[in-house]
Amino acid sequence: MNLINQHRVRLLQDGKKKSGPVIYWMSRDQRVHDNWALLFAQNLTKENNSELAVVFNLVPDFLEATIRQYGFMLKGLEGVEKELKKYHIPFSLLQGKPEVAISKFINENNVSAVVSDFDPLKIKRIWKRNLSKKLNIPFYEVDAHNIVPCLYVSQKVEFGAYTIRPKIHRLLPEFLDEFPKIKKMEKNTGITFNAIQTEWEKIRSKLKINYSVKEVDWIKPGEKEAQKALHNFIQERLDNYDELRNDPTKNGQSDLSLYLHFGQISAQRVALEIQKSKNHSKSTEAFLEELIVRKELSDNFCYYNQKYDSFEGFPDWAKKTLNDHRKDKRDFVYSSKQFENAETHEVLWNAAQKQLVKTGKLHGYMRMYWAKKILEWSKSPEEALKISIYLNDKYELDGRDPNGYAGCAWSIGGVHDRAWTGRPVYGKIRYMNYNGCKRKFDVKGYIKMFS
DNA sequence: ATCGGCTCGCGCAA
DNA sequence: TGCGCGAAGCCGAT
Repeated sequence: MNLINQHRVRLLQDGKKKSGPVIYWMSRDQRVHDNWALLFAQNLTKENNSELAVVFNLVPDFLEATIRQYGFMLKGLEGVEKELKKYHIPFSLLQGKPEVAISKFINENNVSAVVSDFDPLKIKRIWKRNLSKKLNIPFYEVDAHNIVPCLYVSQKVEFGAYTIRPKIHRLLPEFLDEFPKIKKMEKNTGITFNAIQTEWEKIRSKLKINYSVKEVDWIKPGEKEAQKALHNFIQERLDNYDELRNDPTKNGQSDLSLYLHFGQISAQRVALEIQKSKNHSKSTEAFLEELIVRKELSDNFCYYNQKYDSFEGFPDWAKKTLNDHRKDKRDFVYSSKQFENAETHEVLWNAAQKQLVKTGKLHGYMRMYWAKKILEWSKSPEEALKISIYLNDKYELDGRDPNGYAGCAWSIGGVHDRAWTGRPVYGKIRYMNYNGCKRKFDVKGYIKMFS
């Protein structure tokens, strides 16, 4: 009966078994279909023939967040509410501190069990810990984001892609399976949830967030749009992925990372569809490597290295070499504001910053270059990391993602990388420069696109 | 165009 | 204990 691999599931907090509705506290995986956490919650309802509800908790004063990110997320959630209705599953949008808002909901509705999804970030773990303390019912966590569950594939910080890769590949046959379908719940069973009637527009306008970073219109939010984007990518761009993905002047990337970040599509669904496309090329291989290995490595980094957003989280060789070069003369030193306003001496870097600010998505290759230069032109590696994370989280639509933290740490702190020839400022951290860009793509064309 | 060296440390073979 | 090799590179020699 239970079709869900138990290695995806962890009991965060045990409690009294009782009857009453089961809730899925949706957080990282904001979709109805292909969602192991929702499926697990639905399975739990079968034991007592209980009802099922989905709640999402909005933290309304996430100060560094912007309407660009919240707007995208809220529109996606609006779709979730609509889609859930087809399955007779009520959806509630709660607001406030999770341990307050969710425990209130639990008490008011006599909830019998809580299910949430997995997230390696510190803040999410704190939320769960605080909620656990207030509960006396079972509280489960299901890894609905990774194909091979993060906690199962490895129990320690992995040193690089090459150390986690064999572990993932060994387990893929067990975990890369087809999803069961979500089932319709019984209608009108008597219990009515006092769900907040979701007035999306009103909620949108009353958040205590940054409204100055504007929403973007080149990508449409939501689970349905994500599916379209996936099929569009498979049909139009997968074949040339390997050749074009590192050229920021070409439309060669999948553009799925934003949907993946908000959980509007599942990585497992993407992998399954790519496999079904029967296109076993170098491109498929390269894409699956990024989708699976690199993404799971980021989760591993953030979960097992709680210093994932600070200098302290860098590997020893990198800390040593950066320390040795602390006093090196910098040719240019810019402040956070100067970086933010794209006011460096280098037109290429400024174009990258403008792409980030304008579109909410800096091209993958340029993201590396962009962060490397922040290291080169900041007064210290700590400052560089701080600036890159600040700008990434503020302007990237998928800011605050483990991929972002891992990316900044890779660029500035040698995380998951190796030592290279020493040079000023960088020490043995891998160096990238303008000439490399010139070798790889039409720099002038790129600059033209974003200035 | 292509190649080796740069340089560190993990994981595995022995 | 030794050895191969790694998330995206750079540079100079050929």
